[in-house]
Amino acid sequence: MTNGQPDMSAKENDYLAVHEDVVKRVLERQPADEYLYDLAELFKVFGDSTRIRILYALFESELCVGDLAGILALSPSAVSHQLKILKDAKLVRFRREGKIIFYSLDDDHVRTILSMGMEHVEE
Amino acid sequence: MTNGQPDMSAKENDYLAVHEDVVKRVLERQPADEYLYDLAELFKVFGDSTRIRILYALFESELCVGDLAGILALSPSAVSHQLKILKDAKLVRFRREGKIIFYSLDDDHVRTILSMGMEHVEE
DNA sequence: TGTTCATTTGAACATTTTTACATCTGTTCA
DNA sequence: TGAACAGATGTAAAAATGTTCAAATGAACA
Repeated sequence: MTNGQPDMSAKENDYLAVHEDVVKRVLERQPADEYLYDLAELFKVFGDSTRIRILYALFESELCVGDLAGILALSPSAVSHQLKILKDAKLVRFRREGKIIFYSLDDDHVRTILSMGMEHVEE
Repeated sequence: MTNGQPDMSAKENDYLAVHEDVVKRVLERQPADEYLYDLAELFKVFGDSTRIRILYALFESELCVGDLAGILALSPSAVSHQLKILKDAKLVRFRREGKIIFYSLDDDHVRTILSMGMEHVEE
């Protein structure tokens, strides 16, 4: 029988962390959970092919919902749902002209993020 | 009554595309669907807070599954499942040392993509 | 060889997410 | 005002995803 460390006392979880010192050090440097959560939420928005196609279409020009529906071969309703998600994530913005609402990419982060993704996929 | 374009003849879908010329022009410039699909798949991998936390932890140092489980307060099994997804997406790589397998970030794209996301979230 | 330990794998379950359909809002224009 | 139209929204059904639990793999070492 090993004589050392006999009691497992209270631990944060039941699983054995192999290198406690490493775990502790890394934990101290982690950003706030809320922050990481927001980041995941952002990428989740990019993580759908319909939304990616919308963003790529808007890459070319400002477009209204009807046009996007035509380009994606989807119902205006489906497009509108996805646009709402993109709007909430501040990835697109819009302006109204009479009955028609034109959507466009919100800022250059969007372009940059897409480009980075591209590079990784293309390798 | 407008005299022009009287017949709706055959269209790709049933929904009215408001500006046919614009639709056509944008469509011509869209990347292949398969490509956009891959891109969405990549971002989908980033779009989960557990995986984001794993990536951030690996940002600090190479880690084994047990350590990651400790850091995330998750079971090694759950961590392993997510690592498989990250491996398949070529976002992490690993090396074996005896019984232990150490994971690390695969390339600098990962860091860059995370940084871009950060900037958008922080604004 | 047989045991131990780190990790992986597979199946089941719960949750989230996407799509479709119907309905509603708000603007234009007769 | 009210008909027509662009777009938004709620919700239910369908599809995809994450976590857990149990069992399997595979390397190390007695």
